[in-house]
Amino acid sequence: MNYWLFKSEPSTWSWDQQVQRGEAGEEWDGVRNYQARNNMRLMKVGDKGFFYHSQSEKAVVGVVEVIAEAHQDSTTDDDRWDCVDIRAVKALETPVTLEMCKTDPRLAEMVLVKNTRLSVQPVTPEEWQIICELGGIRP
DNA sequence: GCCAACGTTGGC
DNA sequence: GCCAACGTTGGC
Repeated sequence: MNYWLFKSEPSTWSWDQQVQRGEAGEEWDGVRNYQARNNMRLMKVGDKGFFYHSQSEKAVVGVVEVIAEAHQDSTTDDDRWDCVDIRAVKALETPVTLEMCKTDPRLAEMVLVKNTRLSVQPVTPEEWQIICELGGIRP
């Protein structure tokens, strides 16, 4: 199983909205970046991801699970753009802020820290473990 | 609100 | 195929 991180502006699509979708989950649509899309194409059902709020909050706030592999993004007819479906699994007890990630030397190599603009990115098993610990949940 | 970093587009 | 111009993202 692989781990990922999904970035969203809370004003566009928030963790609360994701939670309200429940088991049905939601398309991760609107991605118009090849690297991000390629990452989604690599995802398998059952892969886990972090849900990250950009802009004002700048923190990992929840855990999601991939429930459908890459398919056409329904918000465009352009067949270059795919997206996966994800559902909320659980919230972190404590949000893990970008600042915490930057401060922790074990997370210094995270894509979140190194490539701030990539909206869908891979997370290593080690990073997954550490952020779960910092967030107060079981991995 | 500004600006740095980065990705994309289009002219040559 | 290169590179300048431009647009967008996201942290500060």
